Amino acid sequence: MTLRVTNTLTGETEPFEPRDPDSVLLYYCGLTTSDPPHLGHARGWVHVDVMCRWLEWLGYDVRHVENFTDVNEKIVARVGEDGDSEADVARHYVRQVIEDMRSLNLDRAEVYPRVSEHVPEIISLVERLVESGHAYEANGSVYFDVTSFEDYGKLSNQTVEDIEAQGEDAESEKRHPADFALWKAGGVDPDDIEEHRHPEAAPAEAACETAQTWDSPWGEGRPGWHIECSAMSMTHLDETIDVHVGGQDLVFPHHENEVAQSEAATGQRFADYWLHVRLLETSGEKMSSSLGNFFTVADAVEEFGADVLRTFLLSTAYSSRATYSEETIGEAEERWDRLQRGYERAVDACDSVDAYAKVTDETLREAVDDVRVEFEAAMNDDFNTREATTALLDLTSAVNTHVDGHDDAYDYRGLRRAVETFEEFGGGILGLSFGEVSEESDVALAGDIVELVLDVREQERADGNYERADELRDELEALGVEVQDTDDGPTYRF
RNA sequence: GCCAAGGUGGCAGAGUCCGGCCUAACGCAGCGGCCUGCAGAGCCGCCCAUCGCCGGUUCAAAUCCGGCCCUUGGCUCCA
Repeated sequence: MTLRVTNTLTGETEPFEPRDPDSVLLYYCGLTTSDPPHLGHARGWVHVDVMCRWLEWLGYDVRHVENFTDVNEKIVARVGEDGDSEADVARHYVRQVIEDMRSLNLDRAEVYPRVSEHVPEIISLVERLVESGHAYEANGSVYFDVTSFEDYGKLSNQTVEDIEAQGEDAESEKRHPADFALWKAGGVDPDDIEEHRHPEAAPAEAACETAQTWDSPWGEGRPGWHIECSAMSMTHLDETIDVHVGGQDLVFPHHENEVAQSEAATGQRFADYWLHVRLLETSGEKMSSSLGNFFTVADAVEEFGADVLRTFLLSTAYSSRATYSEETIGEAEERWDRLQRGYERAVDACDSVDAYAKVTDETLREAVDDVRVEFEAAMNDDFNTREATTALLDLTSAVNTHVDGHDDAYDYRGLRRAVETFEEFGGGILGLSFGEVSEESDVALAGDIVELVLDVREQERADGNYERADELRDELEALGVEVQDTDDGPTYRF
């Protein structure tokens, strides 16, 4: 069974075959560090994280690069709020992004390159384009000449004529309306940041004075938006890479322009597979900073925790859109709880002495094997994380049925295999925290105290003081401890 | 207008590439039963879908073809 992915370039789901059969070069278009990251960004991160984990599981050595756009008008617009200069504001948000990523249990990318640190590479790429006749200078700015690149439009399936019909900037120094800036002369114009400014930000004039500029063969200026990704992808990976991932809102113009400028410069394919993460929506429209309908990653982690969030973000495949609502996040919460209970139940059953009874439950063993096959098939089918999660939910059912039906005499090997599957797939691939129960001493102490309270409660129950027993249970619940009475006495979880 | 992706039960969402095991998965919500002092969890069972509309191809279509309606995203701020 081999991995198949949906490639925007061809519009088809095709077998995944990296250039080097042992490794994968993957670039993810990261964000512009001008706002706190929201759940929509987190959806992209988590899916890319799972893609990388799965590629590694398949045996590939994955080189994952994810950029930060730290030079941008929108960042300048924040000067005075989150920093005293463009560079300062960018640093502030880079730190925030890294922190948010960590809180979501993401594996780190190999490199997080920043635009501000790659200006020499950007300049030399622009020079290459000018020299080869694909770009031209005008008043200190440099533009890419779309008519010089025959395949322009192949990613977004448009033609230069289509695009020309849409554009209408009259004052332009560009030769063609679809031409785009590789290098922009001068600093930042206060008019350009006006629409992004918050009332409490510094005055536009003052903010623009802090904008970074660099010397170039065309005079002082700033890099254009699209060229950075080409330069950084080539610098940290190669001129041709295997996978380029990004949000679907980037297909045009950003990715289209990346393809054009990169391929025009090198004469080679820029990326073989273009994967686009569909957007997170809330009440019928996409979640975005500019629409202001977002939930920040930090707030969401605080409120729901990383596991619920990951379960939610993975509850539809990356290639399908997702809906955020109280209901959908609530469902994710229930799913994660169910998975976790199933896992804990399997672990507890394995730990019980009766697990050594010689019991073999073929139904359980077959179910576990089926789950493994289903999970693998789901992931290989264009990283279908929803189906993969469903397989794990089936595993939970199998464990519950077995434990319920074999009171005390368990199939140790079957359960062990189930536990391993939860850890390997749920933990290792989906990044959920199975088996990572904290051993910290304060947690252990809290556990001891809970048991003490439960002992008291058992006494009250034995004496028939149910009212008091229920009070204790309610109070524990208020503290975040869930109590369950079972045949073998009470159990609890935090 | 142009490009792209979608329209499946109360919600959410697989399945559509490669037509038949789809009398449509998993989960949430709801109902009944077992268990329980009660609750929760779990288990068993039930409820809710002629798969946007109309035609066509076929022995057979949610799945293929054509037309139409609607929604969402992009069309130089955007994951």
